[in-house]
Amino acid sequence: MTQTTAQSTAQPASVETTCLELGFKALSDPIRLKIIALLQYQELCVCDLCDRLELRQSKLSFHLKVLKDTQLLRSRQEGRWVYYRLNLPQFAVLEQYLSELRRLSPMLPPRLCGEDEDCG
Amino acid sequence: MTQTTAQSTAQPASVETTCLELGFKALSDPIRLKIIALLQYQELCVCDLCDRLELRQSKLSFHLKVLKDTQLLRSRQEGRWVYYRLNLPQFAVLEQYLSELRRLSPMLPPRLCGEDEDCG
DNA sequence: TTTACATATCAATTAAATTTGATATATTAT
DNA sequence: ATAATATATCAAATTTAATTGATATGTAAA
Repeated sequence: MTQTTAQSTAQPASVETTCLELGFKALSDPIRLKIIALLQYQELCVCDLCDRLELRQSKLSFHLKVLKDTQLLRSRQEGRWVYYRLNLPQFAVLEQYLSELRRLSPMLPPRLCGEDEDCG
Repeated sequence: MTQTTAQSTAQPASVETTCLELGFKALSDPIRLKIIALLQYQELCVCDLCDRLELRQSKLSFHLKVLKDTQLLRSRQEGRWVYYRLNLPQFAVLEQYLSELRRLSPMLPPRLCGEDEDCG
Protein backbone atom coordinates (compact mmCIF):
# COMPACT_ATOMS: atom_id res chain seq x y z
CA MET A 1 0.00 0.00 0.00
CA THR A 2 2.99 2.30 0.18
CA GLN A 3 3.76 4.62 -2.61
CA THR A 4 7.46 3.93 -2.68
CA THR A 5 7.37 1.00 -5.06
CA ALA A 6 9.80 1.37 -7.89
CA GLN A 7 9.14 0.65 -11.52
CA SER A 8 10.00 -2.95 -12.29
CA THR A 9 12.05 -3.82 -15.30
CA ALA A 10 9.77 -4.17 -18.27
CA GLN A 11 8.06 -7.54 -18.22
CA PRO A 12 7.22 -9.09 -21.55
CA ALA A 13 3.52 -8.63 -22.00
CA SER A 14 1.61 -11.86 -22.27
CA VAL A 15 0.79 -13.12 -25.72
CA GLU A 16 -2.91 -12.54 -25.40
CA THR A 17 -2.44 -9.06 -24.08
CA THR A 18 -0.16 -8.16 -26.97
CA CYS A 19 -2.64 -9.46 -29.48
CA LEU A 20 -5.45 -7.45 -27.96
CA GLU A 21 -3.34 -4.39 -27.54
CA LEU A 22 -2.32 -4.43 -31.19
CA GLY A 23 -5.82 -5.19 -32.38
CA PHE A 24 -7.30 -2.32 -30.45
CA LYS A 25 -4.52 -0.03 -31.57
CA ALA A 26 -5.35 -0.87 -35.14
CA LEU A 27 -8.93 0.17 -34.48
CA SER A 28 -7.92 3.41 -32.80
CA ASP A 29 -7.70 5.55 -35.90
CA PRO A 30 -10.50 7.24 -37.84
CA ILE A 31 -9.09 6.39 -41.24
CA ARG A 32 -8.85 2.75 -40.33
CA LEU A 33 -12.40 2.72 -38.99
CA LYS A 34 -13.55 4.21 -42.28
CA ILE A 35 -11.70 1.54 -44.21
CA ILE A 36 -13.43 -1.10 -42.12
CA ALA A 37 -16.80 0.52 -42.68
CA LEU A 38 -16.29 0.40 -46.42
CA LEU A 39 -15.22 -3.22 -46.34
CA GLN A 40 -18.15 -4.24 -44.20
CA TYR A 41 -20.31 -5.30 -47.11
CA GLN A 42 -17.82 -6.12 -49.85
CA GLU A 43 -14.19 -6.45 -50.60
CA LEU A 44 -12.57 -3.52 -52.40
CA CYS A 45 -9.32 -3.00 -54.19
CA VAL A 46 -6.84 -0.40 -53.03
CA CYS A 47 -7.71 2.07 -55.76
CA ASP A 48 -11.41 1.85 -54.88
CA LEU A 49 -10.59 2.64 -51.28
CA CYS A 50 -8.25 5.38 -52.38
CA ASP A 51 -11.01 7.05 -54.34
CA ARG A 52 -13.75 6.64 -51.80
CA LEU A 53 -11.66 7.85 -48.90
CA GLU A 54 -9.84 10.51 -50.90
CA LEU A 55 -6.55 9.46 -49.48
CA ARG A 56 -3.15 9.37 -51.04
CA GLN A 57 -2.10 5.95 -52.04
CA SER A 58 0.90 5.68 -49.76
CA LYS A 59 -1.11 6.85 -46.79
CA LEU A 60 -3.82 4.31 -47.46
CA SER A 61 -1.24 1.64 -47.97
CA PHE A 62 0.22 2.39 -44.56
CA HIS A 63 -3.15 1.97 -42.86
CA LEU A 64 -4.00 -1.16 -44.79
CA LYS A 65 -0.75 -2.63 -43.60
CA VAL A 66 -1.54 -1.83 -40.00
CA LEU A 67 -4.89 -3.57 -40.33
CA LYS A 68 -3.45 -6.50 -42.18
CA ASP A 69 -0.58 -6.96 -39.76
CA THR A 70 -3.10 -7.34 -36.97
CA GLN A 71 -5.12 -9.82 -39.03
CA LEU A 72 -8.17 -7.61 -39.12
CA LEU A 73 -7.92 -7.56 -42.90
CA ARG A 74 -6.90 -10.05 -45.50
CA SER A 75 -6.02 -9.42 -49.08
CA ARG A 76 -5.96 -11.22 -52.32
CA GLN A 77 -4.31 -10.25 -55.54
CA GLU A 78 -6.13 -10.44 -58.86
CA GLY A 79 -4.09 -9.26 -61.78
CA ARG A 80 -2.67 -5.94 -60.81
CA TRP A 81 -5.33 -5.25 -58.24
CA VAL A 82 -5.18 -6.19 -54.60
CA TYR A 83 -8.52 -6.71 -52.91
CA TYR A 84 -8.89 -6.24 -49.20
CA ARG A 85 -11.62 -7.69 -47.04
CA LEU A 86 -12.46 -8.02 -43.37
CA ASN A 87 -11.14 -11.03 -41.51
CA LEU A 88 -14.10 -11.54 -39.20
CA PRO A 89 -12.55 -14.13 -36.89
CA GLN A 90 -10.04 -11.58 -35.73
CA PHE A 91 -12.80 -9.14 -34.95
CA ALA A 92 -14.39 -11.93 -32.95
CA VAL A 93 -11.24 -12.25 -30.86
CA LEU A 94 -11.56 -8.65 -29.77
CA GLU A 95 -15.28 -8.92 -29.28
CA GLN A 96 -14.83 -11.96 -27.08
CA TYR A 97 -12.34 -10.20 -24.88
CA LEU A 98 -14.91 -7.48 -24.25
CA SER A 99 -17.77 -9.87 -23.69
CA GLU A 100 -15.77 -12.01 -21.27
CA LEU A 101 -14.84 -8.90 -19.39
CA ARG A 102 -18.47 -7.99 -18.97
CA ARG A 103 -19.55 -11.51 -18.26
CA LEU A 104 -17.03 -11.99 -15.47
CA SER A 105 -17.44 -8.61 -13.87
CA PRO A 106 -19.77 -8.32 -10.95
CA MET A 107 -22.93 -6.34 -11.32
CA LEU A 108 -22.22 -3.01 -9.79
CA PRO A 109 -25.00 -1.29 -7.94
CA PRO A 110 -26.53 1.54 -9.93
CA ARG A 111 -24.87 4.80 -9.09
CA LEU A 112 -26.97 6.90 -6.83
CA CYS A 113 -26.89 10.55 -7.67
CA GLY A 114 -24.58 12.47 -5.39
CA GLU A 115 -22.83 9.31 -4.31
CA ASP A 116 -19.74 10.27 -6.27
CA GLU A 117 -18.09 13.62 -6.78
CA ASP A 118 -16.27 12.37 -9.85
CA CYS A 119 -19.61 11.91 -11.53
CA GLY A 120 -20.19 13.13 -15.02
CA MET B 1 -10.77 4.47 -60.04
CA THR B 2 -7.93 6.77 -60.94
CA GLN B 3 -5.09 7.34 -58.58
CA THR B 4 -4.95 11.09 -58.98
CA THR B 5 -7.39 11.96 -56.21
CA ALA B 6 -6.06 14.56 -53.84
CA GLN B 7 -6.33 14.54 -50.10
CA SER B 8 -9.47 16.30 -49.00
CA THR B 9 -9.36 18.84 -46.24
CA ALA B 10 -9.78 17.04 -42.96
CA GLN B 11 -13.43 16.25 -42.35
CA PRO B 12 -14.61 16.17 -38.77
CA ALA B 13 -15.01 12.52 -37.91
CA SER B 14 -18.52 11.50 -37.00
CA VAL B 15 -19.41 11.41 -33.36
CA GLU B 16 -19.73 7.65 -33.22
CA THR B 17 -16.47 7.12 -34.98
CA THR B 18 -14.67 9.41 -32.58
CA CYS B 19 -16.12 7.63 -29.59
CA LEU B 20 -15.04 4.26 -30.91
CA GLU B 21 -11.67 5.51 -31.98
CA LEU B 22 -10.94 6.92 -28.54
CA GLY B 23 -12.29 3.88 -26.78
CA PHE B 24 -10.14 1.54 -28.79
CA LYS B 25 -7.15 3.80 -28.35
CA ALA B 26 -7.62 3.61 -24.62
CA LEU B 27 -7.51 -0.17 -24.88
CA SER B 28 -4.41 -0.18 -27.03
CA ASP B 29 -1.85 -0.13 -24.28
CA PRO B 30 -0.55 -2.99 -22.14
CA ILE B 31 -0.55 -1.03 -18.92
CA ARG B 32 -4.15 -0.02 -19.43
CA LEU B 33 -5.17 -3.59 -20.22
CA LYS B 34 -3.52 -4.68 -16.98
CA ILE B 35 -5.40 -2.04 -15.06
CA ILE B 36 -8.63 -3.32 -16.56
CA ALA B 37 -7.75 -6.89 -15.70
CA LEU B 38 -7.19 -5.93 -12.08
CA LEU B 39 -10.45 -4.06 -11.91
CA GLN B 40 -12.41 -6.87 -13.46
CA TYR B 41 -13.50 -8.37 -10.17
CA GLN B 42 -13.34 -5.46 -7.76
CA GLU B 43 -12.73 -1.79 -7.51
CA LEU B 44 -9.29 -0.73 -6.31
CA CYS B 45 -7.78 2.48 -5.08
CA VAL B 46 -4.90 4.10 -6.87
CA CYS B 47 -2.32 2.97 -4.34
CA ASP B 48 -3.48 -0.63 -4.66
CA LEU B 49 -3.07 -0.43 -8.40
CA CYS B 50 0.25 1.29 -7.96
CA ASP B 51 1.54 -1.55 -5.84
CA ARG B 52 0.16 -4.38 -7.89
CA LEU B 53 1.37 -2.97 -11.18
CA GLU B 54 4.62 -1.64 -9.76
CA LEU B 55 4.14 1.63 -11.53
CA ARG B 56 5.03 5.12 -10.47
CA GLN B 57 2.11 7.06 -9.28
CA SER B 58 2.20 9.75 -11.91
CA LYS B 59 2.46 7.19 -14.66
CA LEU B 60 -0.49 5.26 -13.34
CA SER B 61 -2.43 8.45 -12.91
CA PHE B 62 -1.86 9.28 -16.56
CA HIS B 63 -3.26 5.95 -17.69
CA LEU B 64 -6.20 6.09 -15.32
CA LYS B 65 -7.06 9.45 -16.78
CA VAL B 66 -7.00 8.07 -20.31
CA LEU B 67 -9.37 5.30 -19.28
CA LYS B 68 -11.60 7.60 -17.33
CA ASP B 69 -11.76 10.21 -20.09
CA THR B 70 -13.08 7.55 -22.42
CA GLN B 71 -15.63 6.43 -19.82
CA LEU B 72 -14.17 2.98 -19.53
CA LEU B 73 -13.52 3.63 -15.86
CA ARG B 74 -15.31 5.52 -13.15
CA SER B 75 -13.99 6.63 -9.84
CA ARG B 76 -15.25 7.48 -6.43
CA GLN B 77 -13.47 9.19 -3.61
CA GLU B 78 -13.54 7.86 -0.07
CA GLY B 79 -11.53 9.85 2.38
CA ARG B 80 -8.16 10.32 0.82
CA TRP B 81 -8.47 7.30 -1.42
CA VAL B 82 -9.89 7.27 -4.89
CA TYR B 83 -11.37 3.99 -6.02
CA TYR B 84 -11.56 3.11 -9.67
CA ARG B 85 -13.89 0.58 -11.22
CA LEU B 86 -14.91 -0.58 -14.67
CA ASN B 87 -17.78 1.20 -16.36
CA LEU B 88 -19.27 -1.79 -18.13
CA PRO B 89 -21.76 0.06 -20.33
CA GLN B 90 -18.90 1.73 -22.14
CA PHE B 91 -17.28 -1.62 -22.78
CA ALA B 92 -20.62 -2.70 -24.18
CA VAL B 93 -20.52 0.18 -26.66
CA LEU B 94 -17.29 -1.12 -28.10
CA GLU B 95 -18.46 -4.71 -28.01
CA GLN B 96 -21.61 -3.79 -29.88
CA TYR B 97 -19.67 -2.08 -32.61
CA LEU B 98 -17.72 -5.27 -33.16
CA SER B 99 -20.74 -7.52 -33.02
CA GLU B 100 -22.71 -5.35 -35.45
CA LEU B 101 -19.77 -5.41 -37.79
CA ARG B 102 -19.77 -9.18 -37.77
CA ARG B 103 -23.51 -9.44 -37.90
CA LEU B 104 -23.80 -7.23 -40.95
CA SER B 105 -20.88 -8.64 -42.86
CA PRO B 106 -21.56 -11.30 -45.42
CA MET B 107 -20.30 -14.79 -44.82
CA LEU B 108 -17.16 -15.09 -46.84
CA PRO B 109 -16.39 -18.40 -48.46
CA PRO B 110 -13.70 -20.34 -46.61
CA ARG B 111 -10.32 -19.59 -48.07
CA LEU B 112 -9.08 -22.40 -50.23
CA CYS B 113 -5.43 -23.06 -49.83
CA GLY B 114 -3.36 -21.59 -52.64
CA GLU B 115 -6.16 -19.28 -53.62
CA ASP B 116 -4.29 -16.31 -52.25
CA GLU B 117 -0.62 -15.45 -52.34
CA ASP B 118 -1.05 -13.02 -49.46
CA CYS B 119 -1.97 -15.94 -47.26
CA GLY B 120 -0.57 -16.22 -43.75
C1' DT C 1 -1.70 23.13 13.09
C1' DT C 2 1.85 20.53 11.54
C1' DT C 3 2.94 16.36 9.29
C1' DA C 4 2.25 12.46 6.43
C1' DC C 5 -0.21 10.32 2.89
C1' DA C 6 -2.99 9.76 -1.53
C1' DT C 7 -3.73 11.53 -5.73
C1' DA C 8 -3.56 14.76 -9.64
C1' DT C 9 -1.23 17.79 -12.70
C1' DC C 10 2.46 20.07 -15.13
C1' DA C 11 6.63 21.04 -17.98
C1' DA C 12 10.28 18.79 -20.15
C1' DT C 13 11.92 14.85 -22.32
C1' DT C 14 11.63 10.67 -24.85
C1' DA C 15 9.42 7.49 -27.76
C1' DA C 16 6.07 6.04 -31.09
C1' DA C 17 2.80 6.72 -34.79
C1' DT C 18 1.53 9.17 -38.92
C1' DT C 19 2.20 11.79 -43.05
C1' DT C 20 4.65 13.07 -47.10
C1' DG C 21 7.05 12.73 -51.35
C1' DA C 22 9.88 9.80 -53.83
C1' DT C 23 11.01 5.54 -55.61
C1' DA C 24 10.62 0.50 -56.37
C1' DT C 25 8.11 -3.63 -57.97
C1' DA C 26 4.89 -6.09 -60.42
C1' DT C 27 1.30 -6.52 -63.90
C1' DT C 28 -0.95 -5.60 -68.05
C1' DA C 29 -1.68 -3.15 -72.40
C1' DT C 30 0.41 -1.26 -76.54
C1' DA D 1 10.35 -4.06 -75.41
C1' DT D 2 8.03 0.13 -73.73
C1' DA D 3 4.62 2.58 -71.36
C1' DA D 4 0.98 2.88 -68.06
C1' DT D 5 -1.28 1.42 -63.96
C1' DA D 6 -1.67 -0.56 -59.20
C1' DT D 7 0.43 -1.20 -55.13
C1' DA D 8 4.18 -1.35 -51.65
C1' DT D 9 8.04 0.55 -49.33
C1' DC D 10 11.34 3.86 -47.63
C1' DA D 11 13.58 7.97 -45.46
C1' DA D 12 12.58 12.38 -43.64
C1' DA D 13 9.48 15.41 -41.46
C1' DT D 14 5.67 16.00 -38.52
C1' DT D 15 2.47 14.95 -35.08
C1' DT D 16 0.92 12.57 -31.11
C1' DA D 17 1.44 9.74 -26.99
C1' DA D 18 4.01 8.23 -22.94
C1' DT D 19 7.43 8.83 -19.33
C1' DT D 20 9.80 11.36 -15.83
C1' DG D 21 10.60 14.20 -11.89
C1' DA D 22 8.74 17.93 -9.54
C1' DT D 23 5.13 20.21 -7.46
C1' DA D 24 0.30 21.13 -6.07
C1' DT D 25 -4.03 19.79 -3.68
C1' DG D 26 -6.79 17.68 -0.51
C1' DT D 27 -7.53 14.57 3.49
C1' DA D 28 -6.66 12.75 7.81
C1' DA D 29 -3.65 11.55 11.65
C1' DA D 30 -0.62 13.18 15.35
